[in-house]
Amino acid sequence: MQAEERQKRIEEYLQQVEFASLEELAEQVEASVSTVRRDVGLLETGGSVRRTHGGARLVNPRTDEFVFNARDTHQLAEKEVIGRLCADLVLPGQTVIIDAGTTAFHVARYLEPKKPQIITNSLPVANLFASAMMVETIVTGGVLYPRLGVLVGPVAVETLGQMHADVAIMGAGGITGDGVFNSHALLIDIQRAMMRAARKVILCLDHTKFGRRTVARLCDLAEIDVLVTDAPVGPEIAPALDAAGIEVTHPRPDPSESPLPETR
Amino acid sequence: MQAEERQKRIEEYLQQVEFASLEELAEQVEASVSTVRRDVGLLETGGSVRRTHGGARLVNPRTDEFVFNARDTHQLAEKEVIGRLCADLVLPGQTVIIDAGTTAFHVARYLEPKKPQIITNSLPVANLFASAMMVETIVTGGVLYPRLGVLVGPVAVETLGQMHADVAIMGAGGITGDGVFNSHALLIDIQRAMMRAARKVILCLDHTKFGRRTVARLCDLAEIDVLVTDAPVGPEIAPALDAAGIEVTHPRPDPSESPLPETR
DNA sequence: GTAAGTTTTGGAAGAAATTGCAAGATTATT
DNA sequence: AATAATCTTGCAATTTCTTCCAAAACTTAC
Repeated sequence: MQAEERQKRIEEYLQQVEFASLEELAEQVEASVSTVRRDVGLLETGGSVRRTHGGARLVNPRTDEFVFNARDTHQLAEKEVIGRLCADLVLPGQTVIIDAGTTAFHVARYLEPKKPQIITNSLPVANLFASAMMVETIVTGGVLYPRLGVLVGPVAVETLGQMHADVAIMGAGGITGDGVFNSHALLIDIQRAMMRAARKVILCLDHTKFGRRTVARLCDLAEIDVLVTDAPVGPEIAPALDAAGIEVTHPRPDPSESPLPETR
Repeated sequence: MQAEERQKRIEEYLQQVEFASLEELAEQVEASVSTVRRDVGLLETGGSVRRTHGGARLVNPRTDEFVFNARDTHQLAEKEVIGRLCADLVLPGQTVIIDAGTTAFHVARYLEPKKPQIITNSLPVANLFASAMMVETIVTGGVLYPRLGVLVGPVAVETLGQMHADVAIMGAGGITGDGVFNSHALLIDIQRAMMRAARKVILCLDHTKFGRRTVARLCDLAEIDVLVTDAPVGPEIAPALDAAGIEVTHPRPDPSESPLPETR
């Protein structure tokens, strides 16, 4: 392979992973570590890449990761668990509506192998699938709500009104015996449209949301088909869930940590 | 085979693969490595190809205007210049339609101080404004085209049909006296809808697009109001632009910078 | 049609560059 | 401080480049 081609491939690979060890790069471009080291040195002179001990890193790391990552850190582990669990409920090739919000986002991360058709109003979710060739993604239009990366407004609701899906994967701010709640009133219309458009509604909530009631009421418990969560539900809402006929899914309390495939 | 035909075939082959070893080229054109080496040397004088150790590379690799390779775009410096220049043409508070594509993206980067209202079908552009509180961003719905991060399809066209804007900032794959061209046929409908929805159409093109014609024809020159570019237009299209009444904007040639910025 | 002159082509020998490796120096980790 | 990993430097092997030359192809003149 030509030196310039090799260098370009190194740069391209780094744009995907942001950081890589020399050994990793050497394997990628099928050259020795020495050669890669020299190449990275040249690229560094060019300014696009910076050398580090044992590897190289992109100077301008991709900025496309999302704002809400800060908020994302809350209950991260729980949301990962919920994400895996909920993705298991989706059958290959199904049409899936994905709500905005961090919990639904983590479900989306595990959805790619199912080759689903995605409908979403969440920019982060759309970004997730922007490079996935096997997933058809439909984005609702709408006004972009700053910080959250959610598309809102009548256009979004209208677009969803024309869609039909197998499953809607929803997040929420809280749940009590009286219903499901969300903290952003202006998302309510859209979430209701999502639930109307789907045959089956899956609500994903971590255990901290149990018994919590926030400003805006989203829907009755009866409209939820499945609740996916990370811990067994407490006695304060379990009867209400039962009465509403909601199927509850949570990881079996196995102390030996079921060894599911890791994040990437 | 004629020498000229051989050189043309070498160039065409490089258009496809971007890099090739001399041996590879020799096999392609059925000539000896020595001859190919000489040919590549001549092509290098012509400027379209550059010699490398052991091979050759295309100087202007198929600059697919719409593929976002994360951060790195071809003619980055030129596009930054165009971005600044074009953003100056937007008045504070105007409603601006922004095309997908890398050039329009760079315009968007300079638009935030104008506190505009943005309408776009480009995910990268939407991401850009996702955290900007002072910019109202409307995203058209549509099917997400992988790799390009563009929303396409009837939903996108329909949404744009209901919008009205002061300015449309468009990119394209090429321009000749016969009109404006784009490399992706499926974007044409949307771009036309954008141009219909806007009172004023600004086309942003770097100089490498002059005289270039790609698969799909977007529109007549007459439909363009302003052309923003990075270098004076050559005599091959200047008369046509004049005849179409297009106002051309480019940075005034700074005499302190006679040597053109190098390839990268 | 042939002969002389010019250009182009393919190849060879020495020069130059690239590559991969190893030994000693440097940096990170425990 | 000790150990492991990585970096620098120098070097040999390989590949590629330059330059030159002879053969082939093409032009031009007769």
